Amino acid sequence: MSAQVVTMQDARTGAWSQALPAADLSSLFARQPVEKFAPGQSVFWEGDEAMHIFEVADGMLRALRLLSDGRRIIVGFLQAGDLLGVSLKERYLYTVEAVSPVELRRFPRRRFEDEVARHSNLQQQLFSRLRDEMTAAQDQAVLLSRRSAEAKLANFFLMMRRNENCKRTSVVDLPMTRLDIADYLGMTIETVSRTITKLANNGVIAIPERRSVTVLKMETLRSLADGDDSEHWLPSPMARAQHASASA
Amino acid sequence: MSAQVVTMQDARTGAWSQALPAADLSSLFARQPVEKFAPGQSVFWEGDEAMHIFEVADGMLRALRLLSDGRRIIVGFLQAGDLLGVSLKERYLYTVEAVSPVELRRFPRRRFEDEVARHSNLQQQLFSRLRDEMTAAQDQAVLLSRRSAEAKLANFFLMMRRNENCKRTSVVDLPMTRLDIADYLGMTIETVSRTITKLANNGVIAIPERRSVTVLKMETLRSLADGDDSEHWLPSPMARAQHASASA
DNA sequence: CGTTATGTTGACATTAATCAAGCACGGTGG
DNA sequence: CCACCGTGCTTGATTAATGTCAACATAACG
Repeated sequence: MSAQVVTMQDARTGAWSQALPAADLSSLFARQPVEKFAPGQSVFWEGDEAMHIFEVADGMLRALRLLSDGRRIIVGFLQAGDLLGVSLKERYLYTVEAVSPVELRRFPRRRFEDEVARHSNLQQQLFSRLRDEMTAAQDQAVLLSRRSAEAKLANFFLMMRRNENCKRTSVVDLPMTRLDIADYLGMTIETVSRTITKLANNGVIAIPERRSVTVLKMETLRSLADGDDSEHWLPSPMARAQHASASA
Repeated sequence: MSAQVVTMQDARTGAWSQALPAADLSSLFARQPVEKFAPGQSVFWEGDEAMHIFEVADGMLRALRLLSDGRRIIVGFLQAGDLLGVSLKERYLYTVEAVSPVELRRFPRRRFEDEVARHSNLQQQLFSRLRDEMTAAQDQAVLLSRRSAEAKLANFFLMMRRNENCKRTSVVDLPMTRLDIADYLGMTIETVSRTITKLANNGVIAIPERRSVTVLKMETLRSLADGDDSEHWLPSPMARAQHASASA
């Protein structure tokens, strides 16, 4: 619980007293009130002045960018434990919207930066988060690079499974719509639908509900995802344990 | 080696002694010997233990990842002023090879981290670099997302032009091969070649040499790149300038 | 020079986008 | 409770774009 209390003084830099929990980044958010967002609701918009950092307490969100021709590109999905807005530079780089009902905690950006600057352990964690976000962005680029629809979706399922709280179940939750998946993988909803159907027909997966799939043949799925970036995660299982969960 | 803390005043006047002053990131590298790499030569490999951080003094490099099916994905091109290895986590995330003749300066990673931890201004700069790398990775994802070959190449030329030191010239240098471009844009060399030819036939560009193009109709090129992420790049030239000088 | 990398062009095959129709589920109101 | 409707999803037919295979051209290099 909140054993230690941070007394926040004047907004001037270096004004507050000791009393720093700061065991980790999450503790900064722990005392902030929870805000709720309904599916479809926006947390902030691309180009907005970045006033706050958010921590996802529950639910799933999508981060997206709109192109001038109206197309929508989803650059990531965010889940409990992820931070929103760490990669900002004055303005948010993307719009964030709730996919499922979401609970967030908000922290003022300036205070966040002050706290981080003050505590080297927080810095370490923030760097680590940024690096994770970086690799996630790069992994998406790899995923989008000239791969078949089948390979993309196989990859996507494996990715979503990794995000499940580290459990080994073969059920993959998909709170997002087919359109979200399509805009994330750079294809159309029709192709997403057809490919999922095909995987189901081949017995690789089953589709008990619309918003979830069950992996029946994990090894087949892995081989379909072939040329996967998963080999980058294998050598460092310890790196992941340091964080609550994977980033966007 | 223990770094000595130097007052900012001294550092900014440029009148520092032998002790590493660390006014900005580049100054860490300034006293390191220059290492040369011939085209095609590797600086380090994906998965290597990350022992050093590098600063590019001259030339162009490509950062790439190899997929298990043998395909090659170029995740970025690096030029003078860029850092190599900042986004590492114990091991390098990608292989880096020289495209043109390259000059680098090397700095031990441990000492680099010590220095950064010691100086908050260096931290700021490092965060800024990471964020830039982040947005670049995300921009690549946007670029790869379901865009026509024409749009991808138009974007690529604009991107490469931005990197040129003086951006008013319409000549775009392309030190890399067509295969490099193809592996960066997620298409085949044939399509790259055909599309470039098409742009030349339409009078949008001219191809005086194999490794450079001249933009004849800038506005047409921009509109072809339409739905572009260019609006996100606009602040970028300033970000580069910020790195050069640590002034806020 | 002759040999090899690199780049261009052509013919053809294949994938995924587009256009179009219909289905399934959930919510709403009668 | 059921008819209705809208949204999200699936499926089919067709087309356009790009990948593939192959031949050739040009530049680079010893």
